[in-house]
Amino acid sequence: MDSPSDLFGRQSSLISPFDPYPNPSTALDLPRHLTPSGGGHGAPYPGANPSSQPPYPLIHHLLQPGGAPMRSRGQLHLDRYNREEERMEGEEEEGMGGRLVGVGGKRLSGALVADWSYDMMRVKRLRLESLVKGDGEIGLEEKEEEEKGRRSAERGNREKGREGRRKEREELKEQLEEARGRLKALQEKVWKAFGERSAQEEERRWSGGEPEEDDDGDGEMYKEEEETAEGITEEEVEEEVREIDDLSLPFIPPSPHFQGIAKQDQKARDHEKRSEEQRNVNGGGGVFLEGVLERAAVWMGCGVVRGEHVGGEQKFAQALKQELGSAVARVIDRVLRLYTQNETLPPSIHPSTLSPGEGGNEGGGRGGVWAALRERERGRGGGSATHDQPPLPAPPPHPHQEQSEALPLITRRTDNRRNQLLPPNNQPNNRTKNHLLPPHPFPPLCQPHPPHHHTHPALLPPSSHHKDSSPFLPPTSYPLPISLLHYTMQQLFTRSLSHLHPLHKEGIMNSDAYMEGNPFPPQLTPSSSSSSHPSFPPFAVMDERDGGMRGGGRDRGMDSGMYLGPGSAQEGLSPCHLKKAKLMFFYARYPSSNTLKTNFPDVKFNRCVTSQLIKWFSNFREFFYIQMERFARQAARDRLPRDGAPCLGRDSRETPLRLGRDTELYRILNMHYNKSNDYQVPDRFVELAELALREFYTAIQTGRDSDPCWKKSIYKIICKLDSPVPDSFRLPGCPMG
DNA sequence: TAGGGCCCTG
DNA sequence: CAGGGCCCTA
Repeated sequence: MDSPSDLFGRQSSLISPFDPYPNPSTALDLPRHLTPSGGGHGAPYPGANPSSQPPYPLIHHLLQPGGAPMRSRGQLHLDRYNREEERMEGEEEEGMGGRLVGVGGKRLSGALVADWSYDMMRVKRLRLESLVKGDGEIGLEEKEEEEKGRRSAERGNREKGREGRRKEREELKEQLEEARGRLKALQEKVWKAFGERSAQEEERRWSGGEPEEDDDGDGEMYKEEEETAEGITEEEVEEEVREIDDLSLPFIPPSPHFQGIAKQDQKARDHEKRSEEQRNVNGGGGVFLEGVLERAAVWMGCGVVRGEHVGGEQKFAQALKQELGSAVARVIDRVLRLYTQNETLPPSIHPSTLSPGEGGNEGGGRGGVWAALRERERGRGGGSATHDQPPLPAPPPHPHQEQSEALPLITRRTDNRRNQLLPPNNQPNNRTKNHLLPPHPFPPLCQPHPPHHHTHPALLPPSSHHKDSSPFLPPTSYPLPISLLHYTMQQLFTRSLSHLHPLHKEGIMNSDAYMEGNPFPPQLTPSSSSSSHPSFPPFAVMDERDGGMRGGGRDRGMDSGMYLGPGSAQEGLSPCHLKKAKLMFFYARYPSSNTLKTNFPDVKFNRCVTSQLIKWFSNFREFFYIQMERFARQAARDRLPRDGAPCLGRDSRETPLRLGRDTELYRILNMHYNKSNDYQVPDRFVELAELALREFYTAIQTGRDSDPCWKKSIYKIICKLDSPVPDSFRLPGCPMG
């Protein structure tokens, strides 16, 4: 888990903010890595090589609100000053024939030299600060020039005695002091915000001795920050400026705080004292920055303030994502509560389990679904050593226990079972859809499909074919958080869409996870259990006029997993309704609206639902006729019996084709209308299909197919051959054959 | 004119 | 499987 403090701490461990980058190319290249986009906030530093100007958009964003006034005055003046200085330097370079500034100039008085030297340092510092806040760009060449200029000024060989210049310096001094004060206040705010956020961790850092990950001087930085808040002496300014110059750190602002970073290796502070000071800071500071972006900015800002520019953007992005993620997780939880309170969601996704207690996603915003997703992603990607836990052959928990753990499991760190379910790079490619299903304590009333369809046999318990034997997914196939979230959102969407167009709902419900083989449709509620429904006898005797009742062992009368009981007819159609409609097609190719209403008692019919059902049957017919024509044409072309359909021989006058149950055409039809193959195709349908095939064949043989309306006659024949739909279809749920 | 069906397309 | 266009019919 990437807590903010973790991010903070890791920054210093991953980043070497004090790398002096003695190699100019390194110093130039590194900042560009920070902002691949190039950045370009503000005007380039005057005189600097644009290609070597590392932008600092992050600190710019961080400091701009509070530092805007400072920039509005001091920054502009400094820019002007810098430009003036550049101009002067250029002039002097022309005169001197070299780049060194002030070398060989008029001698100044000692006091003036010292004053100028001091001013130069302060101006430099201010310039660097301004760069960080505003343009945030500085080049190494510029840095070198500055260093040379400083040395030359210290030697007093430069003539800088003009009166106007002096006035300007004084003016700049005042501005500098003002800017310093504002910077100090801003830094206090930033650090207070940070300290308030992670006071405990910082306390641990300070008082617990060595930092956990970063032993490169975080504490020193804090110390330096406190010094900043307390105020600094001019000697420190000088010293720090000198240090940063020596370190050739062109991008480290020379403020006392920034410079403290650079000298952290040289100072050994008393940890107890720091702890006290930190406590004071934390205690006295209010929360200055609230909100996701602000906090993320603070984290990043801290990193930048500490000179950790390398990878700063990534850290910022991480922080941002983390906060956004936690916010989204909180929203999800709240929405779940709003939508599912006192409702009959499967317990596995009930809000109480989604966010156990208030500690889940509330407040901290570090747990919850989103955190689980992050955890999972982390674990999936190979994960760290701490997350790589061997798969546990632990016995599956009780279903209720599992469901109660379903979401606490999410909020936990990497979970054993999760690893077991999803070993990194060891997942079965054809992970069945059942993996996407949430745990459910209630048996899916929809008959699970035979293993050979979508579910690996190993994933189905041997008893899965028996209605009273809890045909659940094996515990090892319990869902993953991502799936659970998906399922949860589907639930929410389904509920939200319950007032919308059923056709639209269907589009959602037709999503992969809810199609074939999903025993947990969105509409499923515990009360829909067949055994609990008064009008739904679990051992209902089916009407077996034509088909049905197949594999006598299966005494389950109804595949009702998708259905609510009467009185709670649902709006819209479920995938199981589709399945049932397909089975109905075995009997009725052209069902009337009344027939549909009769056989879908658990559906609240309206115009849209009726139209959808009619459309379904239209599609069924289309597929049916397409197959008939296809095989008829094939037979006519070959003039041979196809796919095992025996030629009727000589005594067959005009119908050489037969449709046996062992033919390819039959297999295709059965696969389409009875995909799970758990319903015995009625003989009457086979006969009808055979008749249709013959009609198509003869029409093709006789050349009637040249008529654009040649199929209509066949349609007329077929539509008259509808059979009565068995009574078993009048009950809610899918009839079992 | 609304409902239903076919056809085509995505 | 859904959507839309077109046609037919009661």
